Amino acid sequence: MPTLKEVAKYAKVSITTVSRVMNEADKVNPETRERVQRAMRELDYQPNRVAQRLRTSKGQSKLLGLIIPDIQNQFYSSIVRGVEDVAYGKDYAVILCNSDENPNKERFYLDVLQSESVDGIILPPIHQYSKVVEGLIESGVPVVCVDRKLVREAVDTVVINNVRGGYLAVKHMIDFGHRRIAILTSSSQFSSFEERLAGYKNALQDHNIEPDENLIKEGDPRSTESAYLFTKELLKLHHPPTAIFATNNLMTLGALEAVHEEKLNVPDNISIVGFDDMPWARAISPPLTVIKQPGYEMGRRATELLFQRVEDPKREPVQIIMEPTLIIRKSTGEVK
Amino acid sequence: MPTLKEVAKYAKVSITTVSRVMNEADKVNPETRERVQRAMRELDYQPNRVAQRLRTSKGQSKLLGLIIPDIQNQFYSSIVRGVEDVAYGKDYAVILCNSDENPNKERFYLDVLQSESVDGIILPPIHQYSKVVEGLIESGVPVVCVDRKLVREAVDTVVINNVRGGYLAVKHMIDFGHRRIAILTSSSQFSSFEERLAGYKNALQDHNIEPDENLIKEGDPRSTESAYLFTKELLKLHHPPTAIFATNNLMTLGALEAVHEEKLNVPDNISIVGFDDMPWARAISPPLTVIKQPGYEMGRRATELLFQRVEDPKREPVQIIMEPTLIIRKSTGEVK
DNA sequence: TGAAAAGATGAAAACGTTTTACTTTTTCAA
DNA sequence: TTGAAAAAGTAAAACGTTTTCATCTTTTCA
Repeated sequence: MPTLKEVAKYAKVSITTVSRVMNEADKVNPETRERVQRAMRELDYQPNRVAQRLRTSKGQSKLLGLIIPDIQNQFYSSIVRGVEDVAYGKDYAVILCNSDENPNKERFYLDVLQSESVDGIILPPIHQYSKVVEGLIESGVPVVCVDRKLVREAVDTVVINNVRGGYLAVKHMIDFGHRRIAILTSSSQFSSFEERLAGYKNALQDHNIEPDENLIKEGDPRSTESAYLFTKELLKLHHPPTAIFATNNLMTLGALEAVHEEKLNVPDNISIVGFDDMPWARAISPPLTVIKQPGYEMGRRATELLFQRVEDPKREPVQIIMEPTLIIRKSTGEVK
Repeated sequence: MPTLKEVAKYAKVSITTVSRVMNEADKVNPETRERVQRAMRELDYQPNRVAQRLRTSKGQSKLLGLIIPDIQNQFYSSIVRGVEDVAYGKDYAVILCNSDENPNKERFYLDVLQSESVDGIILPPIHQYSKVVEGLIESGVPVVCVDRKLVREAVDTVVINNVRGGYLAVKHMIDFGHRRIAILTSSSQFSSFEERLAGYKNALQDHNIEPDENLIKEGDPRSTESAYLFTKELLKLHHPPTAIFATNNLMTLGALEAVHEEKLNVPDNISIVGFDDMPWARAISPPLTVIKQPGYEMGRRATELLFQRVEDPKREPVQIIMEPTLIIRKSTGEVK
């Protein structure tokens, strides 16, 4: 790969001039500029981003970091795609990291990203309190939280209104006459699930339904497995639920599998509302009623926020709260 | 962030010595080493990977590039996860790029990756002939092709036996008595789809079934849309097919949606075999019969190949061909 | 006419490492 | 006691940029 030096030699100017031509900064004589540009073309010069990054202090690295729990969760791949797309629009590349909700991995990647001097980092923080992330913010690295919040309010954040998402789902089932509504959710570690559960409880309360602890299942949101097992349990109950609310797309899959295995008809025997409108949701039979959260859009917004902060580090942090929507298909119906 | 210089000062040695302690290379006096290590701990020193990369020539950057068509295609997210996992095991981070099958984007990202001096690049090449990729290989950048081949044989490659995958799927349906079997595939641009189609034809031929051009639909494999439309068409045919083979997971979804919309019963009215064993395949009703390709494993193998090449650039290129498997569930049955 | 301003360019320092080439100190055989 | 070899350490160059500062021309205009 040719370097600045070689281009300079070829164009018979100093490397300073070549650099100037590239960065448009100071004026350089049109003739010289033309000559240099031809040299760059003819040598097929590509600036070395590593050297650029080493030299320039902040906000020029054209690289950003994205840490997500697991790319195999389609909700996160939507976010990733959103991030990628706006990054590409600004000639940025993104380093993608999977944390598996493991604080050590998160820590490791955070170190790596900082050491790569990325211009900024986007992540759903694993813990609502996080010394590491807070430290990062304090040390001036632009950070945007997406999907999950930090307790500290002074961070750019893009989340959805999870309470409302939970409420919408449950209200919809109540309107169909359901009273025994189960929820598959996660342990309270993650703000998003906690909030969805709160929405569930609010909806019940508003309709004078006493929550039944037996219908609240807190499992592992990272796989279909625990939802599958819980659903099996639920269906074996003396008074089984007539409706199930699964609070993410993996858990929805687990619930679906268990329900089908028990040869239950959806929605005649049991109604189901899922979270996340994945491509398969409309393709299956019956098409699935879901709470849709705009993952792709969240990724885009988060990245825009990040770029804004890179440009103006002093800007007041903002919190963007997006609205989930209920998409009614055929997996929910009148209670029999 | 503290630098080598500061550590050196703190430990009262030269920066060379600190560097030596880190890289284990030359011997340094145990006492000094201990002192330096304590200094690094106390200052919480993290080496600057950008500076490291600029200085060291090849194979030390701890960064690799991965270009895929689209992260929202779950098959590719499996690959990505496989790559990530083995990369993480070696303290590598990965830059992820989505090409959208667009040669210009591919080109752009290839330039970026080279300019970031990544240690190597993994990708399913968009074109079987690709000057850009070939140029890269020639210039000594380790490259591994995954999922799709290059015509040039001298590249490390990890693919599955697509011909066999196609054959397996179609043979399975023929065994159930189907004669009119449709295939949803892609234009012949991509080696993988071309091969799956070849497998389809082979199977028909082996069983003395004349291929019917009306049943061969070549569309866009990047979305569910075109498969949906084609399936609608197929079902309206005077002699509609009794079975459909969809050659990737997105197309499977499109087919499924169309079939359900026409209120056809699977497998009583129509049998379906999908490609890719996605998490939803077993959760839907009826559970889907599929050809499974080990995406995660392919990602792993590709990355291992890449690391081997980084360590030994002279190693002869190898081609790993993995075997697809037929997973029989309930979406296929006797022709009525 | 000539001093100041503007315009065009270049030399060299800096970013944080690794590596080369060199110097100092220690060891130990003769 | 000497001195050659081994061990331990350092100074400085290099990687490819950007940026600061300096220099040299040319233009402007009182």
